Amino acid sequence: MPKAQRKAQMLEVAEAVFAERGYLAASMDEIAERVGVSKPMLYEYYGSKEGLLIGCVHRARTELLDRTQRAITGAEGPEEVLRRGLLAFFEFIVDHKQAWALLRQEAAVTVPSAVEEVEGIRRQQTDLIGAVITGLVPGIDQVEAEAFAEIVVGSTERLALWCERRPEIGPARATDYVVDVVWRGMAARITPDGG
Amino acid sequence: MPKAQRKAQMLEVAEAVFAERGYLAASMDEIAERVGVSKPMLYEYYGSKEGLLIGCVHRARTELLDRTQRAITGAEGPEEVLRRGLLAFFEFIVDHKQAWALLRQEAAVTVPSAVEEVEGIRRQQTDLIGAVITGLVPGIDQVEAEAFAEIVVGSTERLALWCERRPEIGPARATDYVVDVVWRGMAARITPDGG
DNA sequence: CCAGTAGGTTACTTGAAGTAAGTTACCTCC
DNA sequence: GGAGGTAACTTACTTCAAGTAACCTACTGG
Repeated sequence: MPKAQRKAQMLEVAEAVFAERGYLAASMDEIAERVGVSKPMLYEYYGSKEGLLIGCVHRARTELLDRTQRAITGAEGPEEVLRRGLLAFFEFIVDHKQAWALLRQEAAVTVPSAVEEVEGIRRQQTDLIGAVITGLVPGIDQVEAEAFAEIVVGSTERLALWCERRPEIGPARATDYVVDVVWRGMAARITPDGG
Repeated sequence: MPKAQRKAQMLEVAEAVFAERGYLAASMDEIAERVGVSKPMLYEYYGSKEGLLIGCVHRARTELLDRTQRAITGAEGPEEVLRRGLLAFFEFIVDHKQAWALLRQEAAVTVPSAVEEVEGIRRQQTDLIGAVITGLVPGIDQVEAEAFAEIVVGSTERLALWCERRPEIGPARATDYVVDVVWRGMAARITPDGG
């Protein structure tokens, strides 16, 4: 099997095993076995257990950014941007329960590099949102824009988890909550007329 | 040394070592050595490495709840409750940088039980906030109250982290941001006059 | 047919979690 | 005041998983 394909397959399996067992309890032997390959191959391609984890996180991160950006292009008006971005995120979660469990629970896990990588996902989202806000309200204080972005990301992440406990709340409704509460609060601050 | 005192000392040291090295890289041997005791004593009192971690988390959780509840008693009006609670949280973080790093980065780490314990902290906070909201607006939809509580907790947690990257933002200002954005957004929904 | 290399394996070392069995010293009760 | 029980502690081990060294195999180009 060609290297690229094997690497992709390893990420797939690793994501599943990490999500199932947790990072610590997951063993490289099990991952290797389920891939149908021997352990040194994992080390050949990813260097370490941590490297494999980071590979998983990185893959999820890339896809999330991709989907979010595609979702918000073409939106009309700030509320629409926020709404579409949020929806893309909530849908990403539904489609990638495994990856998401991994990100939230496992990746914050090891030595600094993995923490950095996960935190990088959130940074990526806050940067995107911060840029959108700054674009919409050019005169806004930079620190304030950052704070808003953090609030959006924090609310959203938490609501995503809450949705798992309450299956009747889907992406659409979760999006509504964030838009209704956070957007109105923000709008009241950044526009004279309250949004 | 009496058992209770030794146990407390172990938590103290463990928290520091976990925060310094990360949960994985922290070794029971090092913790034992820094406590000035041999490894089996740790196992005698906490059962496992994970048990020790959970002990740390539990301790932090208890203290956080304690401080928050003390902070909000005697507050006048809903906004004051929110404001005081938030301030208590942000101050807790400043006072407990180590514990906080542990909670956010490390505890979400291991087998399910630790995840549960950490998630329990957030549940504790959302329950408290949910109860406050329901108390303030008796007719509110229960699901909506929950969603608001999640939004408050998510925003706050994220802003706390953001504060670490921006030392010039202290607890007071972070509190302002959450109150200004989230409270106004909520108020617009739960009261007819928008605040 | 030979050589080089991509993709792979077996069998090992190392290091940390967890444990069994024993030791010290204090405190109590006859 | 000595026997005995128990709380606090240690040494010396086992086990299990991460990581590695050294070797193998089959295909491809000359």
